[in-house]
Formats: sequence, structure tokens, C-alpha cells
Amino acid sequence: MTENLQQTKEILKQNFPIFNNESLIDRIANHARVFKNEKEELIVDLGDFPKWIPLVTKGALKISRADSDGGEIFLYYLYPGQTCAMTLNCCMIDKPSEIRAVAEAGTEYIGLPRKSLAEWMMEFEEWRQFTLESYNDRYENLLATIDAIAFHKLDERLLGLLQDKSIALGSTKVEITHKKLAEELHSSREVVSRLLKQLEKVGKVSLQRNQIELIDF
DNA sequence: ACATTAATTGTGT
DNA sequence: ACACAATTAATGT
Repeated sequence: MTENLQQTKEILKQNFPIFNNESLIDRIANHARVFKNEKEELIVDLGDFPKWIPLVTKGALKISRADSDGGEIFLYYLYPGQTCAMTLNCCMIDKPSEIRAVAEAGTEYIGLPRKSLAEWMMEFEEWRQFTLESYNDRYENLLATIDAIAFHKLDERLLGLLQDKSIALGSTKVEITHKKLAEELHSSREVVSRLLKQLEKVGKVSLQRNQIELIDF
């Protein structure tokens, strides 16, 4: 048990250097629960009241949202050292989740109990800083997305999405169809196929059936 | 091994 | 966006 606790602290220090405060790390480690996901797993669904705030330590969480026609729209990935701003928000003001979080295979995260957050917020400058930075990251990301949509930079969005997926899967080879990519970007399959062709021409990707390989990035 | 079908990708309009 | 062709994978016989 004690060695588990030590281990948790080590993982925390490695992935969240911002928590540079022994008593905060102690408190987190003492209340945390470590989650490991062997395969793809649903962590939070729409409408859930999340009990745990995830601090990602390995792999990636895929955050998405339902759109008006029941489709699913990808929002962003969370990588080690990050947490879910949306879930934080839900927990603070006690409302159901508007997003869905799915863990990629092999993802690990430390779950923090919902009720501790308000306390820590008051008590630890480091924690306050961390949550505010999380919100800020998301906000910047949102602005960048709006920019890309407003200026019709679909090619950039496509490449960005592929790079995201590549990082999340820890491989330069992404197994996905053009159709699925088009759905995530809310575009049509033909447009995505043609853009991919262009990206292949300029040597950014290599195309196989059901698989896209990212080159030199 | 071969034929049949289904799914994915490519192209022209 | 739509229609259709071409290619490749999956399945049955």
C-alpha cells in the first residue's frame, strides 16, 4: 500500500511538475485512485455526473460531443499532464456532462474525487494555477478551431486531426477511413479523399486502404 | 482456389 | 453534392 502511494507520487511529479508542493502532492496521492484502461473504454458519457476528475498520466483521452443529428463530433485529445476542463467545470457547479470521454487503449489516469476540488482550490496556489491553465488551454484551442473554420482551412484541420490521432495512438500510422475523417470534420468523404491526395503529393502522408501514414513530422 | 459481395477510394460532372 | 468506376478486402462455396 505504501509503495503504491510512493509510486503514485512519483507519477504525479513526472507528469505534473506544476504541483511543486509536497503537501498538495500528499493530499492528491491520498485521495486519488489510479485507473488503467487496457482497451478503448468509455469514461464519461453525456449526462453523467462525473465522480472523478482525470489527471492523464499515460496515453490519451478522446473528448467528443454529440451534435444536433445524433452524430458525434470530435473536440480534442487530452495527453499526459492534462486534465479535462469540461469535467472540472461539471464538478464545480454540479451539472451533467455535455461531453463524452473515451480512453484510447493503454491509457492511465489518476482520478481525483469531485468533492476535494473546492478545498484544494482554496488551499493550494498550485492547484488554482493548474485549473486556470487548463481552462486557458481549452479556450485557446477553441479560438484556433474557430479561426480554421472561419477561413475554410479544411486542409489544415485535416492534417491537424491526423497529427492528433498519430500522437494519441503513439504511431505514425493511423487506421481510419476517409469517410470517418470526413464525419469528424463535418465535411464530405470526397473532399477529404482529394485533400489527402494533395497531402500525399507534397509528401506529408502516405495512403493505404484503411490506413494513413504521417511522414516527417 | 475461385466467385460473389461489400466496403473503400478515385474521378468527372 | 451526386453518380459511377475502380480497387481492395471479406466471405462463402
